[in-house]
Amino acid sequence: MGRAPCCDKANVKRGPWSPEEDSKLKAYIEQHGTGGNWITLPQKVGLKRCGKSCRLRWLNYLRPNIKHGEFTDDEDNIICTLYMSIGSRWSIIAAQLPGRTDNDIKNYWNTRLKKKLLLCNKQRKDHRPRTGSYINHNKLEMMKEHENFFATHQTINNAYSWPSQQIPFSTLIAPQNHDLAESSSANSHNFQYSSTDQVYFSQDQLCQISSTNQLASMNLVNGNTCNSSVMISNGYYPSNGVVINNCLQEYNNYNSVGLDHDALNSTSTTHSQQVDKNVLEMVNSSTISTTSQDQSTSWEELSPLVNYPPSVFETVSPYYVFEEQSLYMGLLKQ
DNA sequence: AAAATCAGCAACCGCAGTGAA
DNA sequence: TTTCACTGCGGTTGCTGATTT
Repeated sequence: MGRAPCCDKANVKRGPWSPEEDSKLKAYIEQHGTGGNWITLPQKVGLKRCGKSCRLRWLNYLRPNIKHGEFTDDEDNIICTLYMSIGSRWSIIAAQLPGRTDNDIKNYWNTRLKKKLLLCNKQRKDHRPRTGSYINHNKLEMMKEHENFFATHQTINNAYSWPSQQIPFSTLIAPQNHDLAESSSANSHNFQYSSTDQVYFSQDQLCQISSTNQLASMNLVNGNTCNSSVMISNGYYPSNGVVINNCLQEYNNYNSVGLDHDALNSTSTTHSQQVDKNVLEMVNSSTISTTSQDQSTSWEELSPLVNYPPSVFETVSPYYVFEEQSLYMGLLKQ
């Protein structure tokens, strides 16, 4: 037996709202407020509409200061930055864009911004081997190494490691505010970091990913063991709240977006740094949702610019990981 | 000029979280 | 502690106008 319907479907009007309905609803709410009860609101207003429909109409269209029309480049950047970090949590993204609704942003992403990114990504791939103009020689070599490496490591049971490079391990991966702590086992670290941790690993030290079917664990190469075991491709999470899936993603995000922790911890920030700060705050304060694991767009397509999920991790070159933030941001302006 | 296809967007659906009873 | 009504959210649908064939 399914859930009881929120209203009598047979007796409510559906479809587009008429100007009369709009004005009725608007006038009522402006005068009386919603009363905290959307279900009974239509009766009070005198509308034959479902309460949910009224709520949606108000939030997405009628309420004051709603901004319609073209998105600015700044807004594009913010949406992309946030999407990279938190996925399709449109309400959180919308909260950073005054006047924009989650529905608006979702539609904009699905119909335009996503395509824009895919197109840019394709153009980059097309140009990459010939020009190499935007990356230095070392990076080209690194890319080649990575591609060779991944070309010869296609099975899921292989262990992987990144080439040696000092990186700060982004605290974005740690939604919970725990200190990096020694666990009861003398040799192991809990995979927990506080929002202020400046934890550095070399990439060699960082981790190897070993997978057995879907069960995976992250092991620090220096002998320490990450205590967290997760069902990677199904989006299960370790008990301490750290999403290993996101660890990988944020590891890559960090490198591709270039989050600057010194800047984040300083009092003066640029606009984009402020956005990053906001992302940190949001991620730190929000609960982990499984929905962010379940993107409608394949990660393979967007991964070079966004994240890649562990389920495809072994098949995706980390090539883009080492590109500059400015390149990514610049794409949006093309 | 008509039909087919595409793109954008408003609205709906159903699930999950929350809080009151 | 359990149940249930309500809200909020993300995914999906379907309508409409624009563009292409």
